[in-house]
Amino acid sequence: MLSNASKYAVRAVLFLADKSDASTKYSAKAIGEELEIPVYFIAKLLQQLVKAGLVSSSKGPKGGFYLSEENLQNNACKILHEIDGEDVFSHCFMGLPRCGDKNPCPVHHIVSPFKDKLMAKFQKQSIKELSDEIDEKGMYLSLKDS
Amino acid sequence: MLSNASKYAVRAVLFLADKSDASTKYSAKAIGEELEIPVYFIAKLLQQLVKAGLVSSSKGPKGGFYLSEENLQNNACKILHEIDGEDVFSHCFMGLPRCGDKNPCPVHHIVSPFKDKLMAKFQKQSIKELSDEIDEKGMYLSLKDS
DNA sequence: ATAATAAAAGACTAATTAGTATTTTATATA
DNA sequence: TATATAAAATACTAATTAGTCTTTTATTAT
Repeated sequence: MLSNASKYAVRAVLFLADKSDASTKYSAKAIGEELEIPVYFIAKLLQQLVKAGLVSSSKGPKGGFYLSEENLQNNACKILHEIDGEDVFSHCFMGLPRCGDKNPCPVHHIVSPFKDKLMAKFQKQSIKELSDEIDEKGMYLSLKDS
Repeated sequence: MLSNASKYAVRAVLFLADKSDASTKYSAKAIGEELEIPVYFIAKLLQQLVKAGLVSSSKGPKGGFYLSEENLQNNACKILHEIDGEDVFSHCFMGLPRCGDKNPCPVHHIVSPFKDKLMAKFQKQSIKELSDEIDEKGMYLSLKDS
C-alpha cells in the first residue's frame, strides 16, 4: 500500500514535528540513525520534501532539517502524495479495476471504512495535531532502544 | 500490501470456485480475459498453485484449471501465502520495526482491527464459503462488462 | 581566509516485482 | 495414430522500487 520511501518519509517528518524547530535541526544522519532508516535514502527523501515546501532545511554547520510553524500546519497526506503520488490510497485492495460502493470487490466493505479512518488521521489532522496525539497516546516512531 | 500476483491469484481462484468443477474447466486464456489479467502471468501463477495443491488442472483438449471439492475447503490465505510468502500481513503499516500492541505506531490502533477483519475473511472462511458469500452479497471479481 | 559541516544535486547499482515468450509434455478426439 | 489443445517448465525482458555513492554548494565558526 505505502512504499518504503513514504513510510520512511512520514516517520521522519513526525520525528521532526516532535523534536525540531527553527533553532533545533537534525541532520539526515541523525534522523536515519534515530529511526533506523538508511541514511542516504532518508536524505534524498527529505530533500524532495524540502523542494515541495513540506520540510525546511539549512546547509552548513548547525544546519539540518526541521519543521517550521507553517510546515506543521500541513497534513501528513501531503507527504504521502509527494512521495508516492496522488493515488496512493485509491487502488482496490484486490486489484479490481473500477471497484467501488456500487461494484464492490469481496473485501471492499472492510477496506473502505479502513481507508476512511486512515484519511481522518492523515488528511483531516495537521502534522502538528497528529504529532501531539502521538505524544499523548504514547505511540512510537522508532523502537531503536526498546 | 498485496502484490499484483497475489491479487490476481485470489481473484482467479475465487472465479474458479464460483464457475468451475471437475467437469467444467477454464484455460488460463479464458480466465485472463474474463478477469482482465495478463494471460501469461495468470497461467504461471495458477501453475504454481497447482503445484502447491491449491488448484487442480488437466492438460490437453477440454483441459484447464478448476477447483476440486478438496481445493474448495482451503482458505484464501493459503493462496496469499503461497504467492507472497508467509508474512504478507505481518509488517507494520508505517514500517516501524517491532510495532505491536505494546509499542504501537501512530496507526496501529486503526490497522490492527482491519487486519483482524481481513483475517476473518481470508483465514477463518473456506474458499467455498467465501465464494458463496460473494454470490449472495453481489460482490464482483471482474467488472469487465459493467 | 579557511576548515569543517551538512544539504543539494545527480549519477549510479541492486533487488524485487511484473510481465512475456518459447519449448516440452500430456491428453482428448477425430 | 495424427492433430489440436492446453498445462508445465523454463528462460527471458521490462519496469519499478530500494538503496548507495560522489561531487557541488552554502554556511558557520575558528
